[in-house]
Amino acid sequence: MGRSQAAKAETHDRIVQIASERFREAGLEGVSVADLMKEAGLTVGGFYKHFATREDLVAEAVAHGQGAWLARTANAISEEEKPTIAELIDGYLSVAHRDAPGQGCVVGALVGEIARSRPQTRALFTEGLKDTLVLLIDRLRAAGNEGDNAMLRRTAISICSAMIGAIGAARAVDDPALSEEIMRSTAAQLKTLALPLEATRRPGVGGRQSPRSQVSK
Amino acid sequence: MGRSQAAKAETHDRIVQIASERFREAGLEGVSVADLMKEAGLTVGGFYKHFATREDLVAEAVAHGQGAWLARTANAISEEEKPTIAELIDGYLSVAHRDAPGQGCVVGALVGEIARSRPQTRALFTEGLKDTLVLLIDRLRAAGNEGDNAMLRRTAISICSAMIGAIGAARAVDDPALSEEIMRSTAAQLKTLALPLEATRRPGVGGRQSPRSQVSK
DNA sequence: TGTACATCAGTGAACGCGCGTTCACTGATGTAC
DNA sequence: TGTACATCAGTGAACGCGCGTTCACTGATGTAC
Repeated sequence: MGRSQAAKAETHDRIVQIASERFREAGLEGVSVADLMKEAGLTVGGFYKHFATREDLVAEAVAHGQGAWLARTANAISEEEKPTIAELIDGYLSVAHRDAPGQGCVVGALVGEIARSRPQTRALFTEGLKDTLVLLIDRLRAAGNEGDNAMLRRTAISICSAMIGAIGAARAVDDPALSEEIMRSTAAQLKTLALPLEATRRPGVGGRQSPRSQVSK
Repeated sequence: MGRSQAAKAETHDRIVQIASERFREAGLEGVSVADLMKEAGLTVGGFYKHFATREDLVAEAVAHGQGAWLARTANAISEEEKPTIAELIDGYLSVAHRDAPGQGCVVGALVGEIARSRPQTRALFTEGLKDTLVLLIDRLRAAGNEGDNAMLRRTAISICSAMIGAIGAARAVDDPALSEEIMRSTAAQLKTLALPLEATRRPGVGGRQSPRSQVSK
C-alpha cells in the first residue's frame, strides 16, 4: 500500500502518539513494537520504515508526550483560558490524573526510566522540563507574585519537584487513603508557596486570579 | 555444597542485598537473575532454592532497600547521632546521593516502576513510605516545630514528595547545571518549610538543632 | 568417637518464549511519456 | 487524457538472542546409629 508523503507522516504520528500513551502507562520497556503496530492497525515489519530502532521511537514518544502536555496546559491557548497556578497544581495532583497516566504528564510517569535512557532521550526530556519551568514561572507571575526571576524560578522548581514526586508516590502506594492524602497535602502546601502572601489572606484562595503581568521566554 | 540453615540464610541475604543495589541502579527489569547470581558467586539454577520466582526477589529487595535506608538514616542510631531535618534534606538532595542510587533511597530510584509492580511489592513499599513519614515527623519535632500531628504530617508529606521528585528529576536531566539547581533550589525551599519560623530568622539556619521533643509512632 | 546415610544448597546444561530486527515480497500510488 | 513503469509503505514469516525457569545431577554437611 504505497502512499503519499502525507499519508506516511500521518502513520508515523499515529505510531508516536500511541507509543507515547502506552509508554506512560506501562513503562518504556513495557510494550512491544508488535503490540504498538497492531494498535496502529499495522504489522511489525513496517515499523522500520519509520524508525531505525525501537529506541528512536522512545525518544520521539517522550518528546511528543511532553509537547502535548505543555500545549494542552498552556502554550496553545489564550491567556484567559490558561489555568491559574492553583488550578494547575490541583489538576496535576488529582485522582483523574493519577489514574490516567497515559493521558497525563510524561515526567511524572517516566522520570525514573528516563534517567537510565540514552543521551538523546534525556536531552529531549530536559528541554521539555525547561519549558515546563518557564510555564510555571509565567503562571506564578500571572497569579500576582512579585520578585525577581531567580526567586520565582526557585519556587517553580520546588513546585515541579513536589508535583512529580507526589504523583509518583500516589501511584505507587497501595493504600487509597494515603494516596489521596499525599496528593491533597502536597497540593495544599504548594498552593501556599505559589500564591502571594496577600492572596492567601483573602477568601477565594485557589480560585482564578486575574493575571497581572505576563512573561515571555 | 549442602550447607547449614545459617549458611543458606546468609546466601539468601547476599542475593537480596545485591539485587536491591542493582535494581536501584538499573531498574527492576534491568538486571537478569543470572547476573545477580554470578555477582553473588553462584550459578543460575540455585536461585530457585531461595525464591519461587524473580518477582519474589523484587518484592524482598524493595523492602530490604527501604529498611536499610531507614536504619542507616535514623532508626538504629542514638538520638544524638540522628540527622537533623536540614541535614536529612541536604543529604538526600546531594550530588553524592544522586550519583549513587544503588546505595541510596529506593523510593527515589524506583517509584515509577513500583507503581506497575504486583500488589505485594506495592504493599511492602507502602509500609516503608509510612515509616519514612513517621521518621520525618519525628525529625520535624526534633527541629523545634510545634503544632499538631496533622500539620506536621502535611509538611512531612510535602517534603517527602519534593525530595522524591527532585532527586528523580536531577537524575533524569541531561544538563549538570540544571540538575544541581533542581536539588539546591528544592532543598533550600524545603528547609524553610521544615524549620520553625524563629529558627529561620537566627543565624546558623540549617545547622544542627538541639532536639526538643521526640515522637514515637 | 567413628561410620553410613539422607538431605538439600548449589551446578550448569537445556527448554520455551517473547522480543527486536531482517528480508523477500506485494500492490497502490505518483510520475514520465 | 490514457498507459507503463518505478517507488516504497506496508506485509508477515523467519532469525537470533536473552531471559526466566526447569531438571537431573553432585557432593558437603548434619544426623542417626
